[in-house]
Amino acid sequence: MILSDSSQALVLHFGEMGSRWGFNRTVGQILALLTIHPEPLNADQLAQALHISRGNVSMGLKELQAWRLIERQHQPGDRKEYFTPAGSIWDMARVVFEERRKRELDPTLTLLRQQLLETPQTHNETQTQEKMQEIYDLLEQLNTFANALHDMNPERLKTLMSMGSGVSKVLNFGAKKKVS
Amino acid sequence: MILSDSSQALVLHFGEMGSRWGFNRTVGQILALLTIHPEPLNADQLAQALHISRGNVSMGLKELQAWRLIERQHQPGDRKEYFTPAGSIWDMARVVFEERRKRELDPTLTLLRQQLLETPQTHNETQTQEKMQEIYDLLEQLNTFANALHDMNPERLKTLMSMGSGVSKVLNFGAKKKVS
DNA sequence: TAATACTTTCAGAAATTTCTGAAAGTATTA
DNA sequence: TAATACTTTCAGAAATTTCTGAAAGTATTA
Repeated sequence: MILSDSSQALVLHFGEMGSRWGFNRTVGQILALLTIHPEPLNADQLAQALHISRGNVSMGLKELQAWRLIERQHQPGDRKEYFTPAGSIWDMARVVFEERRKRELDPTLTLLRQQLLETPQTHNETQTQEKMQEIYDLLEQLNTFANALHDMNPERLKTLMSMGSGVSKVLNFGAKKKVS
Repeated sequence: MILSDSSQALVLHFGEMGSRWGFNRTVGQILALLTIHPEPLNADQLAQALHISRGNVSMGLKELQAWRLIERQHQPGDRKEYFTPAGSIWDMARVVFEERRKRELDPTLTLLRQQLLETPQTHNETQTQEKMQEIYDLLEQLNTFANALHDMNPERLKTLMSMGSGVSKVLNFGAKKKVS
């Protein structure tokens, strides 16, 4: 397995971006390679192509399966396990989006909800709670919005995204309609 | 400077979440403390309250200023520099959102644009380019959408978010309108 | 100008994350 | 059942990130 310059560049880049997107370098590289490679790949092929140890590949694949981004496949007559992306690019984006929503918003919402149940004992604590309420309201609304996006079917989502700046206009109309 | 249990909990939590949101533990803690504390704080107060070194506070403050999340202030008759959040909670969310869009999408869009300019030499490379085009289209649309959100004024954004699941309905209307 | 009161920098230490590769585990074939 | 062909686990090594605190830098006051 030898990668073209172009594939190589993409794989390395996804490795670097991995940590920004929620996984580590190796996981990013494995995901990129499985995504652009037309055929399913096995763990040995991945280790060889990416120059990483067999054990590391195993851990990376485990994580990508936990994210539900890749799937195991068996090739007839071959005892090895092969892997492919679990869906289209759009499906993968939705999975990453939802997982990140969970990791980045849910824990904080839970904490704030707890803190807001406490009865403030001093003037200072009252002020603190007011700030927390503000943060809570913001995150709660972000969360609702993210869920609304996530619950759309891919087609509608695609349409929405492709509207680009037209979104603002449409939303404005919607808002007025809602208010009136 | 002694923190209430409630403030303490929030500060520690923001420290833990920091890395998910794009900064490190200390930076997260400093931001949380400045946000919920009603008065501006100086570097010594932050170091003491968070039990971290003075140098670390200095680096954290520098980073938060680079993000434009906090501002320096001077108290009359005091030589120390004091810090407060640079805007409302909503302003801060917008800044973080935009910064993350830049860091998480722009570099990949740039790379893909470059790769797509190359002329594929083999059948394999053609297939790879097709995949890259798919990824590019998705990220490009995500990017346009993120920009549309970002360019809205906070009021409209707030209205939109508060519509919750109603968003889907309104967007659907918009989509139909666009298509017809 | 010198002394004072602050802030910033940065080399190395500490903490954390990632990775390797040998050993253990599992499933298939002979 | 034993041998073979794979996969997973995990202790410790390597790499990376974060943090400390002393030294250097800067601005204000005497």
